[in-house]
Amino acid sequence: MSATPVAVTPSSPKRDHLMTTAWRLFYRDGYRAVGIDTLLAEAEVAKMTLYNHFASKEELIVAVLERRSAELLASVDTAIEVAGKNPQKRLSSVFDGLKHWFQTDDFKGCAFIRALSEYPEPVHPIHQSAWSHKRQMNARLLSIVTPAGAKNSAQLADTISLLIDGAIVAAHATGSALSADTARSAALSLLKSATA
Amino acid sequence: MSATPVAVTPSSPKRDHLMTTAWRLFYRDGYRAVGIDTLLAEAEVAKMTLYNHFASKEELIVAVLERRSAELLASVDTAIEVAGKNPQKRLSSVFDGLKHWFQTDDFKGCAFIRALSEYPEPVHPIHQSAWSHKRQMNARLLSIVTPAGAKNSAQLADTISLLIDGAIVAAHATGSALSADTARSAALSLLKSATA
DNA sequence: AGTCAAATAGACAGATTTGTCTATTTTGTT
DNA sequence: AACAAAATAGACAAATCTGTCTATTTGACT
Repeated sequence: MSATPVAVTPSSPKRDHLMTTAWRLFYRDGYRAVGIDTLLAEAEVAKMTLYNHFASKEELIVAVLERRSAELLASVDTAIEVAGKNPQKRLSSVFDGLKHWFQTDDFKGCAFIRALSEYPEPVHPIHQSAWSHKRQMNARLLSIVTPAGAKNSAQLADTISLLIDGAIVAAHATGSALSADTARSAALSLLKSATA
Repeated sequence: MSATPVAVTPSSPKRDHLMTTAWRLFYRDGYRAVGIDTLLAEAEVAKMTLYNHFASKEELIVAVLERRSAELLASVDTAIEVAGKNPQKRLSSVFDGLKHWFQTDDFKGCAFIRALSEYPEPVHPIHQSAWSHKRQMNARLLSIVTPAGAKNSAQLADTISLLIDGAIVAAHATGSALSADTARSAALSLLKSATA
């Protein structure tokens, strides 16, 4: 047996720092809007350091999205677990997290929806990476509603996914966090109908 | 009394043609991704013609979005009217239109959500123009569910808006039109609950 | 101290960005 | 045919874009 399995991408302080800064700027202003030079100036990192760690800007964006996805999924997993075993409470905790997020100062919508939007071609790696996150989020919802005994649980999870994405877009557009409550009410109502 | 009231923006063949080409390219590739020169080459129009009709690229984008919004709202109004007076049928017709749209070859999601995504700052004119469309669409939904006697009809219309936007994003990401049916089922189910 | 990899500054390429300006030609209307 | 408005080509500015290359310096480990 070998030692701990190798990480896919070797971790490095500079690489991490670049990704952190890149995330901040991309999320704040947009992927195409932020140029490499701006990022490098903000991160105080040399250009060759970036291109030694990432083959291209595109690859950097994908890396940033995947890290963000992992963080987000972990945070949702934790919230669900903390909420206990009751399916309604578990589901509601997802919308609690959503609402809290909407109220943060630097909230600018969903980085993945915005990535889909800026790279609209479905075959594009960034597009695919973004959707991959949404599919994984859907899996979490399914793991909530299936044990609740909901009939057609897959469709219910899909519906809740629609509500969540719609709520994020609405919150971004309006600056209001109310859409989280709207989506929560609908989700709980649909769950109730599906378990009746 | 004067003759017919003046149009806010004088109609012109060149202006129209520019907007048509701009719409096609912006929707296909993205607002930031399409440069002025690309647009002019595709439209076979001189640069000064563009800048005689529009003060800036930003103004052109807003004009394109507003025209598209007017077209879309008119098409929804027609669909609702054709569907008759029954609220369920009216609501369902909206999702028929959605599904049909998802199946078109050049479908690339919602131009307005994508505009919100590319111009994430809420004070930005493009951002505001995009959200203005969503509010007007919400008004149509409200005009469907209110006469149905739904309690809390405003919240119901909001919820259906969330479902629609979520469905558009999902259809764009997956290339599947199934999200239209998922959203329709949920919308009808919620309408039923609200009128029980 | 010596070695080797990593990070640095900075020039450079070549293309592209939005927008302005001029001088000419086309078009539509009396 | 004469006039005026609209559209044209094309140069130009000044900035920005991603990515490459070189030569030098830094930092860590033995």
